[in-house]
Amino acid sequence: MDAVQDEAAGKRARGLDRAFEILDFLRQKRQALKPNEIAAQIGAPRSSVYELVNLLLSNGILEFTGGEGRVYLGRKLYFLGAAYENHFDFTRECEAALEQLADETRETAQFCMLDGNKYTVVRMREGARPFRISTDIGQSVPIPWTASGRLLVAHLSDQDILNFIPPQDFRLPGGEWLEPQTFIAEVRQAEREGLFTFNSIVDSFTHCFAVPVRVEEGHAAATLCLVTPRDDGIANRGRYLDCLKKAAAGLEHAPARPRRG
Amino acid sequence: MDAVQDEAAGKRARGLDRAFEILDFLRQKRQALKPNEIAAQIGAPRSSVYELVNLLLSNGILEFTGGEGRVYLGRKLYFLGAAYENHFDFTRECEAALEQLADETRETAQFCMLDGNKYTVVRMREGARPFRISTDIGQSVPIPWTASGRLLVAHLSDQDILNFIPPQDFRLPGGEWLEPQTFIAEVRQAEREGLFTFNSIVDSFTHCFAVPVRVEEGHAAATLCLVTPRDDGIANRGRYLDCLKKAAAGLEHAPARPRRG
DNA sequence: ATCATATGTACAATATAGCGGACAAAAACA
DNA sequence: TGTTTTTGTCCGCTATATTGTACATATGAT
Repeated sequence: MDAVQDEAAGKRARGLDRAFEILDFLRQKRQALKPNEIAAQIGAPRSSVYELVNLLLSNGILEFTGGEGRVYLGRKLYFLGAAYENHFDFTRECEAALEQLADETRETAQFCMLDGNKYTVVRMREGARPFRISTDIGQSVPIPWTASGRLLVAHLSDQDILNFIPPQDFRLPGGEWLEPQTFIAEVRQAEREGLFTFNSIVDSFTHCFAVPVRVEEGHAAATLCLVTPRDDGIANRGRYLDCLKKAAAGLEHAPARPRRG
Repeated sequence: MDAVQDEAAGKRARGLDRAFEILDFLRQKRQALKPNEIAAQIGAPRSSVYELVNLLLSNGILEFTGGEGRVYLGRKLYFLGAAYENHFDFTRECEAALEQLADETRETAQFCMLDGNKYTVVRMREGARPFRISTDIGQSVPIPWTASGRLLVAHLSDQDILNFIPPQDFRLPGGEWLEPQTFIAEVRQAEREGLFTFNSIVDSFTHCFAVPVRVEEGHAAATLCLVTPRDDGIANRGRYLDCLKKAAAGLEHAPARPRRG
């Protein structure tokens, strides 16, 4: 429920937490690293990291790759992730929805979810424009920086939102401070309207459209987004939103469902 | 390196190992389970399992699903697995190879790897026959039961093979005992010939073809397989093997390579 | 050559994680 | 109704996992 980890300083960390901290760090870096580098960059004791890395290696959770004793995420994680994907079988419908969006709008279409208390792009279909707009799949981005973020936390109470999002994430990439109350007001607006659009605050040339993909309980488990050049986005606003809503409706008809093994 | 886990009885298990034992168990079961059920079925102390499950839940490694407090693999694992897949980008080429095999042979084609000390089908393309032959993706199968198994351990010494494969895995599904020395002889034969084929020992009506997908170091990191009805397989043996070798060669030209993030 | 840094290993101290067992509520069953 | 099984929580004991420190080697800078 909550995302505590380094509650207080000076305490011993639990092996499990450290282990997943290492895995998350490698995912974020997206490259193989030496145990030493990992220890230094996540601020963990070297001896602990060496011990954990060796444990994870022997379990297939990590693998040697890139030489020089560097390690990266291992095959076992792929298998576990595939099992998740197979259970909550959103992949097929998701690709179809992105395909449809790309066809209809020629813009970059994304399927986004929360990863813990961050936002992340799970799948993407690049647009057909000469200058394509794209982002990195799987990178963790502060929730307040994104249009989708407004929708993905809309099921929480105001207080829960503030508890959920790390305070420093309200500091925007340009350095400006986004007042949490302003953000919450936008969340409530997005909730009422069932959509959120704005000129991206991560860059200066894109406009973002986001609509929720709702599950039975009614909250947004994911979002479908379009990322467009500002002028195109504003010119085609109505049509793009219609496309998004249609695609999202298609996804909701075939919601994440268990599948026989 | 080694696959020790429950080396001796009466010892305390390490949290990390227990945790991944739980994850693997859920993957194998392919369904959400209550912590209590998990504890009972993997033979772990209930209090430990409850503690670990709660930890994993709070990390997003496990998720509540299926009601009644049942848990299954979580979204975080999907993200980590996707990062692995993105780094070792075999997916695209792999799908292409399977597509090609399915087109050329109309038989069920599989891409297989080791998962720890078991064999597993990573990706599959079902054949175009009226009665399709298929297996479950991601299920762990004893290495000696499969044609691919002969190739996947061929880089090990005889002794390492015996250390690597759990002794009980030489007990075939029908109950017969496969003499390890016989298995090793078949491994060496497969290594020399660069292929292995046999009438499946898992069922009574299929013939299996396997060829290695080699990486730089020269050992088989994976295999490509065809699973065919026995008569068809024997009738088309030469052609099928040619198709497999061609597809494997295509995969090796684009070996698992890191990709810029 | 000397010094500094990066990398991996070894080990002992102690905070604590894993475990067994007690307890209780709920569900299943008779 | 009473009885048994299932499920989840709580708590104290102690084996041990985490950690700081020291050591060893390789690499690079001056």
